[in-house]
Amino acid sequence: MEAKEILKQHIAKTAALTDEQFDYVFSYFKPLSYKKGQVVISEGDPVDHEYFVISGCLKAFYVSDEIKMYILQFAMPTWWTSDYGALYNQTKATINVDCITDAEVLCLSNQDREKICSEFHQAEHFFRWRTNRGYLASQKRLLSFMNNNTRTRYEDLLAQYPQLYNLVPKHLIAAYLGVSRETLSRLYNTHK
Amino acid sequence: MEAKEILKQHIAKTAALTDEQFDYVFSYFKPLSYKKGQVVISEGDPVDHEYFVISGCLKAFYVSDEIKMYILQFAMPTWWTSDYGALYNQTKATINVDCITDAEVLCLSNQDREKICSEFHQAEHFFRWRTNRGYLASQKRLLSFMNNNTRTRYEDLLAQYPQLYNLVPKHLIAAYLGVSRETLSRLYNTHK
DNA sequence: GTTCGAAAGTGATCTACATCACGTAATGCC
DNA sequence: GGCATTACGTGATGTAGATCACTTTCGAAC
Repeated sequence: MEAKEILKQHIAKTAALTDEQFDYVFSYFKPLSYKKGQVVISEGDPVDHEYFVISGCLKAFYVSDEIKMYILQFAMPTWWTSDYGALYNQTKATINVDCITDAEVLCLSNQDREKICSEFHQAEHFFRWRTNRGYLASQKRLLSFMNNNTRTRYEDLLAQYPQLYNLVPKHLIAAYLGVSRETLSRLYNTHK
Repeated sequence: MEAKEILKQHIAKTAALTDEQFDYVFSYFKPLSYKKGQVVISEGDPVDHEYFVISGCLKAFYVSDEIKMYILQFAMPTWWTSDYGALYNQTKATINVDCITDAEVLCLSNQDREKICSEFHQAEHFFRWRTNRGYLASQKRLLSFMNNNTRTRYEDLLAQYPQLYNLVPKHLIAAYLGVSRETLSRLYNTHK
């Protein structure tokens, strides 16, 4: 399925746009292809776009003290990613985004999103619900962080996204779980 | 300032409603008064409303194993609170909400919010931005959890909300930080 | 195939925090 | 006022996970 159709079906789940309206909305999206390892957003950059993933896997991450990496999100197909803090507040990026695998994305500027939202009530509706889902996911993850130990969080992650196990290196999974790679390694090599 | 004016100014920051439109929107909000300790949402309840805080302080929290409490949010004036997972998905509450102090709130049903959003594009705009801010705050807190130690998180919390120190008991602050009350106690009684 | 850098496994040690246990101060209630 | 309940302080001990150091495996480039 091509990018346009993927986005169309994604939006159709929460908002009713006519074909003409969708075509118009789609005209603001720019398709981009990235190679594995390519950087999309780098700390310190101005951030003007958000990205809708068509294929591949990206990661959004924060780096503290130029050493430790914390992964906020693995962005899989039909997910959106960016440094939303910087995007909405028009500040420099504090979050990095790069590609774990080759990836195709659709790119939308902050300005164009706001334009579309003001022109179509249904587009505003869509973006409200999209953010909503993100908010609930983030809250759920926060709770899981406070309440569960590393083993449980690891098992939950793989239960929800089994493909991650083979798709991304283990040290990135550790960076998502917020533990050291050594701890993660010991975790799945000692039974129970 | 009365409740109506507080909500009006709150909305006016992100959405342009005429006085007539606001009056109509406001007619869907129901003012409620709670006493300290009163329960607003209890685990297992159906959740049909969200709450805009006018005065006082509420907490939204999860209880695991009927023992440990984790506070997701201290809801202060002009904040919104509810079990949003249950509210949007029309499921039973897994989050509890109750009052730390006497409180006045404005109460809005899920159904009425959606009605208002579909009737006024600007209302949809407002709720998109509200959720957006919540999403960014949640993400920021998640990062702080992964990256900072307890002392730093405690200091950040008090720097952001100094009034909390005298307003809420220390064991609730511990439940927000995700540490035991003993650890928090030792933290601010040993210097550095 | 050989080489090299990144990823991953593993042992030893250290530390922040949990948990348990108990004592004390503050607060509400009859 | 007296009593109970809740909040808070503090010591002793246990443990999950961090950190450091080193080895092994793997995958990509030549």
